[in-house]
Amino acid sequence: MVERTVRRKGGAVTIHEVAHHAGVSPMTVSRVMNGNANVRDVTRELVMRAVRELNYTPNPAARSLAAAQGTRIALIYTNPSSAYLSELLVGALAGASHAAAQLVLDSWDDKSAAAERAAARNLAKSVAGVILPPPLCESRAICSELQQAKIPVVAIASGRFRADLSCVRIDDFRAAHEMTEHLLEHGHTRIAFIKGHPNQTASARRFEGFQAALQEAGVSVENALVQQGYFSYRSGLEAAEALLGRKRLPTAIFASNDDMAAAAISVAHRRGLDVPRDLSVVGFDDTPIATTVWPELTTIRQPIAAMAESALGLLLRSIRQSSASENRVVADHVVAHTLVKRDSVAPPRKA
Amino acid sequence: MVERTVRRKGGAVTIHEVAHHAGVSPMTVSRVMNGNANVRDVTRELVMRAVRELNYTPNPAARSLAAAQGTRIALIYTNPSSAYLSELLVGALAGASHAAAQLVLDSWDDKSAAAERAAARNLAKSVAGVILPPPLCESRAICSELQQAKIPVVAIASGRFRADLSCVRIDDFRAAHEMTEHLLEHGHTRIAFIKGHPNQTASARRFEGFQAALQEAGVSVENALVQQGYFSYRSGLEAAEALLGRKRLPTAIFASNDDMAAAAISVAHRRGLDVPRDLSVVGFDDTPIATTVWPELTTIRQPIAAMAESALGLLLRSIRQSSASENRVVADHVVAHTLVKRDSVAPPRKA
DNA sequence: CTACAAAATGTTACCGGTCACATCTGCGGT
DNA sequence: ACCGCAGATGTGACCGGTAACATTTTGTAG
Repeated sequence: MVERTVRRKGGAVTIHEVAHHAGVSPMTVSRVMNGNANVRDVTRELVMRAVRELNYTPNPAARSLAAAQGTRIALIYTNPSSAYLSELLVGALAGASHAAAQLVLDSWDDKSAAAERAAARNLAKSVAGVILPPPLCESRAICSELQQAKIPVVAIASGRFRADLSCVRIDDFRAAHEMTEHLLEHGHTRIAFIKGHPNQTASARRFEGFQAALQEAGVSVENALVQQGYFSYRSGLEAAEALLGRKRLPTAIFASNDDMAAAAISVAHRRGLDVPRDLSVVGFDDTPIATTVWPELTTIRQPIAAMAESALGLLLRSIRQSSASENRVVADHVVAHTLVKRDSVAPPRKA
Repeated sequence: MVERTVRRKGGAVTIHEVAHHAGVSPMTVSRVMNGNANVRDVTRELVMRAVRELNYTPNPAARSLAAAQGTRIALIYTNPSSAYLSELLVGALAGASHAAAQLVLDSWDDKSAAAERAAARNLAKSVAGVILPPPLCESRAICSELQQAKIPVVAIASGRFRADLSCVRIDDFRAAHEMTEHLLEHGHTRIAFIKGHPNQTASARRFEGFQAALQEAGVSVENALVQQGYFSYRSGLEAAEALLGRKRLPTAIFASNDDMAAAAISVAHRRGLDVPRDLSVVGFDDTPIATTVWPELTTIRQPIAAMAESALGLLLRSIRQSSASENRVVADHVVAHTLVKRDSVAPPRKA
């Protein structure tokens, strides 16, 4: 009675069943599934319906085997915060399993430009595409090498938009602008700023957004209230120490990321200042530390997971296209950020 | 001149080339690659050499297609710390790409036991194996459902060893024991302990290790110096507050994880205590917060990434075996932890 | 030394798609 | 009407492995 179920897995619907159901050949179904070959709209609709009814999902193994187009995509990183990394991975993995791509990971710490070139060239041989989170996406060496190998690349959150590189990011300028307005609305005018690491373009964008908002409100930017930081907790400690050691204290501190904001809170506490009554503190990124410290930080949420997923989608589309036509398009996705209001902001003391 | 390179990718070595090189049939090579069919040692060696010389790697797509044995393995989690999650993912992904398995992720937050059962049953239909990190691995509902579906499961860091479930973990008891000895060696005798969340078996193990080390040293455990915590920063704050609000202060605090240890440091600072001069503080897990706070925490490092990778390996082996024979074996891997000495421990003040 | 079971190896078909190419439409030009 | 061309669809072969079965070799008992 068993027909030919010998080597077949569970309920997996195959392309042949769909084809039969739709009354067309498997090849036509394949064409429809892969977007755009020459298929008549009527036929396409027919196939789509069959796909929907049977709940068909192409078998990734068969697909990549037949197409000889391994869908391995690499995600390389250098010592990011673990929070950032985990969100990145969750997002990328979601995208990968959705599209049945295989994700490979690589950590490239402390490489010289030459080493980066070599690694990139090497990588190019084994994967079909690369996702480049910061700060790697700022490396000219890697990008050029990868592009020379004609491998699609999508950068994440590269501050500056480059005409030759697809990118998924938030609008750092506008986000910082909004956050500054938020502080201004509470009545703050003596707002200190802790800058981010100078090797990341996003840092500059955030500072520009801060400056612009202040200028628009007619508030002058006091140079002494701007400190250089490097995104680390330690650097935040030093910057805050400098800021709160002055005679005229600021009423608010805008740190370029959450780690430095948390450090600022810690320094404030040590100096007997209550947050937010005596000092408002805001951060950027909405990493876990934002909700770990007390009071919880008002911050900007970057949807990193969604960005990674989106990057993966872009990459896969780009891979399929490039295998078809020769021209590559660069995309620039700007995704929405969110201003998360929590407990670290209040009106200034003697407003 | 191009022979038949039409549909072939780059340099990918196929099983046929290896077979030809070794002078055997592809099937024999396949048998060798898959471990243990009946192959003569001489032949095996022959094949292995060819594999090495040609640097052959089986094509995962072809393999899973032919075997109709999709190697999708699921990793499900509930709101773990992002640090933990990212290490977990890095490790699992490393293992997956190494073995050419596909990893799928799922977050099961706030599910009732019934919902867990349903989700598990559902999951069982689409994946070949499951990795279960804490605290999910403590759920009877999930485990039983998955086992009923005959899906291999590997738990990570499930404190209690269960005869019916493979597990990769560290020896929490011994780790806590070592840490306690470390404090004793510095001359501490009034050592406070902040317990972990009672729903995790590892918490109990850590406390037991602490108690045992104290007893062996002839130091009595003072009940007032043991506080219940819940692994969160907040709970650590409260526990430390209780501990440091007493008249006779402890000279050291052993927190069951880093978050609570960091909280303890924060409380100490707020009370004007210098760490480690006035108070030593140690944590557990070596999460990023351990190196974020100042002073950096002495703690126990759990090689989570390695554990995840190992879990994946176990799982894949288990999957292949179970498809061959019917009996399933349960394994219990105990991996080595490390005592990481940093700056939060010093001899007690007036020793 | 033969016979025969068990072990080692080879053969064939097939997994589920996609490629190159063959075939079949419909349409306009002359 | 006829031809031709381009777009839409179908036809086999094939991607790189592995399950099942066929075949050969090996070990060994009679």
